[in-house]
Amino acid sequence: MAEPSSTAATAATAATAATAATAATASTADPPAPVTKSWADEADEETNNTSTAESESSSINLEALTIDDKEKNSSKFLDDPDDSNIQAVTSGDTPYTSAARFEDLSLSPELLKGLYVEMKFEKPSKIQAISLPMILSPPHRDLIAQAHNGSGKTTCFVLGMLSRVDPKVQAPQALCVCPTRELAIQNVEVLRRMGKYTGIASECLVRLDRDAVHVSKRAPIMAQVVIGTPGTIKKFISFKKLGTSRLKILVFDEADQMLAQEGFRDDSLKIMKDIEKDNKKCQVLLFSATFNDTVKNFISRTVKMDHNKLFVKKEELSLDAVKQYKVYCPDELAKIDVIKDYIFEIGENVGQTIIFMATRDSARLLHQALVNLGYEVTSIQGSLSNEERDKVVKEFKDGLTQVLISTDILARGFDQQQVNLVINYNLPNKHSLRDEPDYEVYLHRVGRAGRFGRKGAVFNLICDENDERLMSKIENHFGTCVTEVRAQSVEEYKAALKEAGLLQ
DNA sequence: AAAAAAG
Repeated sequence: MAEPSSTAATAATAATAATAATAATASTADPPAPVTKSWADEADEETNNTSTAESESSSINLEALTIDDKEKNSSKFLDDPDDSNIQAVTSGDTPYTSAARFEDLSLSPELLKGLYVEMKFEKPSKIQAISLPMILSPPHRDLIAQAHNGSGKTTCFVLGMLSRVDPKVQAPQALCVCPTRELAIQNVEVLRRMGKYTGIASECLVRLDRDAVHVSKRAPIMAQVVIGTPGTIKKFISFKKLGTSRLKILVFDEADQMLAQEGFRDDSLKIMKDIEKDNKKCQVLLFSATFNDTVKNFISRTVKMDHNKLFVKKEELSLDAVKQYKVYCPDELAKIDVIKDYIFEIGENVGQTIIFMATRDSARLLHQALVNLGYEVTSIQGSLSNEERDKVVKEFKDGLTQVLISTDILARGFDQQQVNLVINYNLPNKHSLRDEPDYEVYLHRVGRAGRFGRKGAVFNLICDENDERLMSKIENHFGTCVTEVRAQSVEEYKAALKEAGLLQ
């Protein structure tokens, strides 16, 4: 199946390039849109306590956002009962109209062409329809936005950056901070594709190679959009190679991790403060699939008082499209047997697989063990060199490798549509508490499968009481049932994958 | 006890 890879998802796969191209040039009435897939962008009840931070906030329903659906009765978008559950809290009295079409967003023709021709998008996904008007219309309020994995968050902020930047001004006007090198590179690639016809320049600021020119000897950045990781961005700002005075928009991808105490909080706050020094009105966008209550609380005090926000209920985040299984293994060593004897036996035909590991060493060792047994697998973890990391990711994205062993370096944001199977070799747990799961990491790992609303499956390998405790806590937290697979025959696994919709 | 970035 020939499909565009590494794109943020929208509901628009079905569009052919031909019809999309016509739509890009003619802003006349669109043909009736096909039925939109439901993206499980869902409701939230938890936001009632967070809205106390701003007394003038008004909570609005999606129905209230739909003003002209009589005219666009072809669009089931905002009326779809499964799909009308994002909780939007807007600040002040600025009215926002959900964008049923990209044409509703006053985008430049060049940007529309990028969306239709290069990205082959047809119309905004749920989160895009709601968040883009908030991002793009004055007074450009800060935004905290949560949306389901694979629902098109990247497009929201990439489009926001491309749209707000003035291509005639040769200075950084949009900055995006990401937790990993891989995610920064992926986001830049999306931005370059989407902005292909705009003439907007971009620069990716990630850890430099040892033999690279030192920052102090570099020319200042002229590119309008800069995407990178915290350390390198801080470095460029402190060496005055990244000017902050012209920045109009600052994005934190995986914002909960970027602003978590145990994450990148210090770096992120430093970057925010550096920008504030000479720039009072830079719009801040915070995007993630997950915001636990602690970080949500901190974040709402970090952004400007009059921010907008979009939240999803945690029970609704667990992916209906991805079927979750648990496999009881007698001991740690038996996990390798489960992988080679069962999962590899049937996994070849179901697309690509990512195996998540707890540590760099265990990733390296499992890789070695499987290679010694004659299996073709690759692995990635933070102790590899830049070149090795880039090579492993590229090979996987190009479909040259089928099985990738990874630490949580790829747990968030990594977008490869052909990944249908995720193996949790270990369940993720909080670093301080061995018997407390890291629900956010679990959700992000699971979200590597089932991109774009596709089918997917997760096998959680379980071998002791602690694993069982973690598993049941995860089930409770997301309100989902994780089905047991007995590690006794290939047939059991086949049945599981059939049930998940991955096998006929 | 760890992963991530980066020093």
